Amino acid sequence: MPPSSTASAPDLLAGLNPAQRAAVTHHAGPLLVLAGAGSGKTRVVTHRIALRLREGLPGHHVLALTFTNKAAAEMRARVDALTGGASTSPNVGTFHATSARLLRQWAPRIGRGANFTIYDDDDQIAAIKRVLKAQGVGEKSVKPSEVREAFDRAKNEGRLPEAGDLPPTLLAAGGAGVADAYEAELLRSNALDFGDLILRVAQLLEREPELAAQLRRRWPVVLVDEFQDTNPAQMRWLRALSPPETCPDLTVVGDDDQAIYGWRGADVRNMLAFEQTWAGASVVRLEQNYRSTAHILAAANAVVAHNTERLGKTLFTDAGDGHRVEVEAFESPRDEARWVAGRVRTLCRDEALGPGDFAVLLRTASLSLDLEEAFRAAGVPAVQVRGRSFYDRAEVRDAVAWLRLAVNPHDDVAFQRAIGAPSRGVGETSLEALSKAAAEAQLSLYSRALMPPASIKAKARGALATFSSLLDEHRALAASQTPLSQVSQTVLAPLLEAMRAQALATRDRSEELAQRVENVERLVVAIREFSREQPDAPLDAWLERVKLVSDADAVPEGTAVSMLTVHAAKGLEFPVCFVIGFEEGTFPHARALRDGEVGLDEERRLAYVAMTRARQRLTLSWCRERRTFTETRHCTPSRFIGEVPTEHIEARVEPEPSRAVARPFGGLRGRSERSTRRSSDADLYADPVYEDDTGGDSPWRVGMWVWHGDLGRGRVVGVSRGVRTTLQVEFDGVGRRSVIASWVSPYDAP
DNA sequence: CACACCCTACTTTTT
DNA sequence: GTAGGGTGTG
Repeated sequence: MPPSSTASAPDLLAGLNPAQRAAVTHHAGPLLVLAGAGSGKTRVVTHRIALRLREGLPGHHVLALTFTNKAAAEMRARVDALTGGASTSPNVGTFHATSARLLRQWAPRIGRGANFTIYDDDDQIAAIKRVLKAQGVGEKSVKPSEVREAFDRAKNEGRLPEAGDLPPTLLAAGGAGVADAYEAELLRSNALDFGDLILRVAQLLEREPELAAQLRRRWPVVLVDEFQDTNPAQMRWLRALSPPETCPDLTVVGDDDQAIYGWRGADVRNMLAFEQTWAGASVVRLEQNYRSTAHILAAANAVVAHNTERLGKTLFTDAGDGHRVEVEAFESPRDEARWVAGRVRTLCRDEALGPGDFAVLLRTASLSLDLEEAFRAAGVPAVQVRGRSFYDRAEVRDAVAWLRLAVNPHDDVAFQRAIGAPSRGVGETSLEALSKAAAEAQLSLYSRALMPPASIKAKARGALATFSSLLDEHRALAASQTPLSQVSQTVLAPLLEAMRAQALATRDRSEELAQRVENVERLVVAIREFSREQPDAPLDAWLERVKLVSDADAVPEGTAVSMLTVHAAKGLEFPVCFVIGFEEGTFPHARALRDGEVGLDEERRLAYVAMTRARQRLTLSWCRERRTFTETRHCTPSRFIGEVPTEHIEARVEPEPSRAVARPFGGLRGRSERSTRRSSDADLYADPVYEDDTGGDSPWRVGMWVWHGDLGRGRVVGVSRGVRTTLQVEFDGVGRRSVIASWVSPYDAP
C-alpha cells in the first residue's frame, strides 16, 4: 500500500499498551508472545499482520495458523477491516485445513489422488472395525476406539503407527498386523485421517527440501495462534517451514496456562522450549487483562497458581473490583439448572442484560441435560453449542457417504455405509466376501465390485453392479459443470426417495422418520447455501469444510444463552458465566485424575480457562448429588473452589425462588475430603442456612402463577410438601394437574 | 437378507 | 436413557 493512503487508515498503534505495541512492531525474527487470557491477543496478531501489509508485504506471503475455523474467519475479517482490503488477503486457516490444501497439491507423492477423503474419528473407527474383521481379530479382544487412540497418538507424536503402538490385548490376540493393515486400508480408500493431514505435510517437507524451500518463499511470514496446543507433529511441520537456523519471521502466540489439549497430543513443552528451539527469539508478555473485573481475575489467577511448570505470568486489570465470585451449592443438578435459569431471568430483568450475554460452561457436554429442561420451563432461550451434532446423525452420515462417493468412489467407509442406505440386497455375507477379495487384490471395495468374486451370489452381484454404475453416474455429474445444489439433489435422490417411502409405509414412528427426511433435506439446503457463498467451489470443498468444522465454530451470535463445553468456549467471553458441576470427579474429571499430576494440572488449566471467560459476573456451582446412568454419586465440591481465596468469594446471594443453598466456601480450604463430606452431610439435616421443601420457606404459594415447559401457564391451587414438593396446578386449557415443583418456575402474572 | 426387538454398555474434552 | 450390537423371525 502506498504511504499516502496511510493517513486515512486507522493508526495501528493507537490505543495499544507498551507490551502490545512491542509485539506488533517487533522486527523480523522469532517472537513468542505470552498472552494471558483477555490480554488483547487477537488484536496484537491482527495489527501485526496489518502493519506488515501496510509496509508493503503482499498478504499472500503471510500464513496465519489458528486452532478453529471460527478463529480463522474472525482473524481474516479483522485484518481485512484494518487494511481496507487494499492488499491481497493473508492466508489464514487451521493447521488441518492448511495441511489438507497442501496435500491436495502434493497428493501423488503420498500415493493419493487430489480427491482424497478425510476420515474423521468415526470413519477411522469404521475402518478399524473392517481391519479387525479382515485380520480375524474379534472385536471383543479390543475396543476399536482404543486402537484409534493409539493410532492417533502415534501420528500426533510424528510417526506412522506400528505394532508396538497397539494395545497389549490386541497383540495378545494376534493383531500385530492391524497397524499396517489400517494404513493399507487408508491407501486403498484414497483417504487420510486427521493425524495424517499434519504428519504427511511434516514428512514431505523434511524429505523433499525443494518443497520446503518453495513453501518458505511463498510464506516468509508465519504466525501461530494458540501455540500452547500444538503437538509434536505440528512442531515438525513448523520447523520445516520456519527453520530455526534461518532466524525466520515466525510469531507464535499462546498462553501456557490455557493448554487444554494434552489429551489430543498437544505438548505445552513446545511453548516452554520455544526460546531454546528458536534461539534468539524475543519474548513479549501481555499481562494486562481487559476482560474481567478484579475479583474474577484474582480468583482465576489463584487457582492456576497451584500448578507448577509454568512460564509464570500474573494478570492484572485496571477495571474495578466488580462482583465477587459466587459459589452455590445444590442438592441436585435439577435444582442447579433451575437456579441458573431463574438467575438469568432475574439478571435480564434487573441489569439490562439479554440472554445472549450469558454462558453456562460445562466440563462435559452431557451436563447440559437438566439445563435444557430448566431453560425451557423458565421461558429463557438457550442453545447448546454443538457444531458437529447435526453431521453425526445416522441419516445425515448416510447422505454424506453418498456425496463422498461422488467425489471419491474408493472411500470404503462411505461405500460400506451407502450400500446399506437404503438396503439393496447386499448384506453382511456379500460385503464380507467382497471385503476379503478387495483386501487380497489391494483394491478398494468399489474397484473390486467391478469384478466381483465368485463367492458372491448372483443376486448380490447384480445389486453391486447397479450400485457401482449409480456411483459412476454421480461421479460424472460431480465432475461436470453442473451446479452443486443440483448435484447434491441428484445424488441424494435415491436415498431420499427410499426414506420418504419408508416414512409413508410406517404407521408408528412416522414422526421420527419424517424428521430424518427433513434432516437430509436440510443438508441439501446447506449445500445450496454453501454454493451461493462460493459459487465455483466443487463438492470436494464442501465435504472438506464439513469434515473440519468443530463445536467452537458454531457459537451463536446472539440472542440466546449459550451452553457449551469449556473446550468450545476457549477464546470467547461473556458478561456473565456460570460454571456448573464443580465437583470432585466431574471437574476435575475422574478420568483425568487417573492420570495423576499431569491430568490434574490440565484440569486446573481448564478451570482457569472457564473462569477467565467471564467479564462481570462469575458463578461456580456444585451439587451434593449427581446421578449417572447407573448410580447416584454423593459429591464433594471441587478442590478448585477451595483454591479460590475467601476474599474473592461472595458468601451469599439474595434468595431466589428455588431450592438454592447459598453458603460461604472459604472454610473448605485445606480441609480433608473426609471432613468436607461430613459437613455437607450435616447440612442436609441441621445447617440453618439450608432451605428445602420441608422447611417453611418454600416459594410456592396458592394463587401464584407458574410456567411448565410442557403444560404452559397455570395457577397453583395446592401445595403438598413431602420428600419433594408437589403442586396442584390449574393449567390454562389443560386443566388441573399434579406436578413436581422443580418442573415449574414462577411466572409473572399476566 | 432385512427387519424388529431385546440387551448391554456407556459419558471427558475434539482438529 | 439410548445407540449399537446380537438374536430371532419372516
